Amino acid sequence: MPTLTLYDNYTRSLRAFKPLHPDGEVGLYTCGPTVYDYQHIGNYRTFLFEDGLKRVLRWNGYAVKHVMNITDVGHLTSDADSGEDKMEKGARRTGKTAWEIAELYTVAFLDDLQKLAIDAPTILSRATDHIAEQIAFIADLERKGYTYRTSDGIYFDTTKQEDYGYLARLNREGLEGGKRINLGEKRCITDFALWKFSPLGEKRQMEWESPWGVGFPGWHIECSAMAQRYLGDFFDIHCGGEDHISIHHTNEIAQTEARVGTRLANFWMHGYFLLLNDAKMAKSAGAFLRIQSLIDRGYDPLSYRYLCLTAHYRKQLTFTWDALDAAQIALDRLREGFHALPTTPAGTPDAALIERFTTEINDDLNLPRALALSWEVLRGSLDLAVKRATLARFDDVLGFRLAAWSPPEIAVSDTVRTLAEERALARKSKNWTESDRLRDAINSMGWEIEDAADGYRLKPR
RNA sequence: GGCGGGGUGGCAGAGUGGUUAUGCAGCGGCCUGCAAAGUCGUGUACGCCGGUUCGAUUCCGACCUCCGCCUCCA
Repeated sequence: MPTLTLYDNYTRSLRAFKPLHPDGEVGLYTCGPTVYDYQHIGNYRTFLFEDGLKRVLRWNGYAVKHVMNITDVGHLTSDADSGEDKMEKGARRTGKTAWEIAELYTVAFLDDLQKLAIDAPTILSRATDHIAEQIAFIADLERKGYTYRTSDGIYFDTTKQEDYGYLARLNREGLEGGKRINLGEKRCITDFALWKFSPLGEKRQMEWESPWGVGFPGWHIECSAMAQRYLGDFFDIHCGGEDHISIHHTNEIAQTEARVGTRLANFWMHGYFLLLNDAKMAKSAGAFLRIQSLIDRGYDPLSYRYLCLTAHYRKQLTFTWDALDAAQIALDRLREGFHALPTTPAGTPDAALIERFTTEINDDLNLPRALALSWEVLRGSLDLAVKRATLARFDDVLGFRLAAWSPPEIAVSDTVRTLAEERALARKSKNWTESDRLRDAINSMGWEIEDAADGYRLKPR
């Protein structure tokens, strides 16, 4: 079997994947959503990439222990240390409590995952359920001399590490040139908050006692703490969006190196952005599309999965409605083609094609090529039972739920049904004028009629 | 200023030193009473200028241009 090769952003190279614990599960941590609002389809591109990674790992015979965090506290709205907490802000905006907000959007998130056929993580960990771990982490950092206190919180001193920012290849001069934030009381531009104090005289909805005072954890600490808690000091793969490279993941690594001396994960992988109108999709920019937005326009959420699979995860993908249309049509044809293949007798997958498929997906997740191979199978001249078995196997990775699909049953009104029956009779007596008139009538009522050897089918236009 | 990624046929998007994915759209054939659906077939596309080479879209250099990150952000 071709070796699984993955691109590791830490070493900036393609590396053969070898699990750290050959007999155990592969440890995978993926940065999850901040649940102060709905996620947009750009967010889901990254989750789809991570789902593809999991499926490929499983294809290679690995069990995967997947941990995903739910950020339900501590993620600030402006620069890393001076903005409002997103949860508290969301609560004010909607009149709900911060806790209700978190619950609402967590449920919505999980629902979207289900719609996209993204497998749920093994462990879904909420930041607010792991405050103790985060405090313990910060206390360790403090003991080791990596922290300092300002009037509003406890900060991580990034100057204590020679190789701070290695993941992003940061350098101090470059950062100075492009700096867009105020230092405030921070000693260095890259220092970041570990613990933030509740503002004086203000009662936050989410706040906890700590050795440093009442407050809440900074954003970066939750991932390091929870990843370590569930996956250990050094695990296999850590994923997230490309935007996390220079700040969030850089800081996770800094904290972990300070505490236990590892870079947390053996592989660091990143999903690249979905672009809309030649710019990234961002909540702050106003126009963002949700999965529900696609459904409202009549698309199957899996058409978005299809669209994402046509591009490699390490390249930005341009979203256009034309592209989604193409994906929806292609998905429909793939499903219909698969559905038309006989279920009996049961076939076995074609070994040579499985090998080629493995070669593609093991080449740093080349899902576009793997998808292209599906079309080769569907339209090729293999035995039909073999075709079906091969495509079903491919679907373990592609995730289109092919085997579960059947043509949608859409209720046809009696009027339309009657017209169709009359047309069938007209055709039988070769009354083409009447037949065509009835077809026009059916069309004008919003239905398409497809003739087949054994009758006809009605489809909404 | 630093870090990184692009510019491929109408669209999206793979990939490769010579045989040049895939899907959608278009065009043509078959099928059909005619259509639709289906099916088969079809396109010398690789930003610009040099260089290397028998040969470059693919390698090297310069240039133009677009995008992302370095605030929040997948």
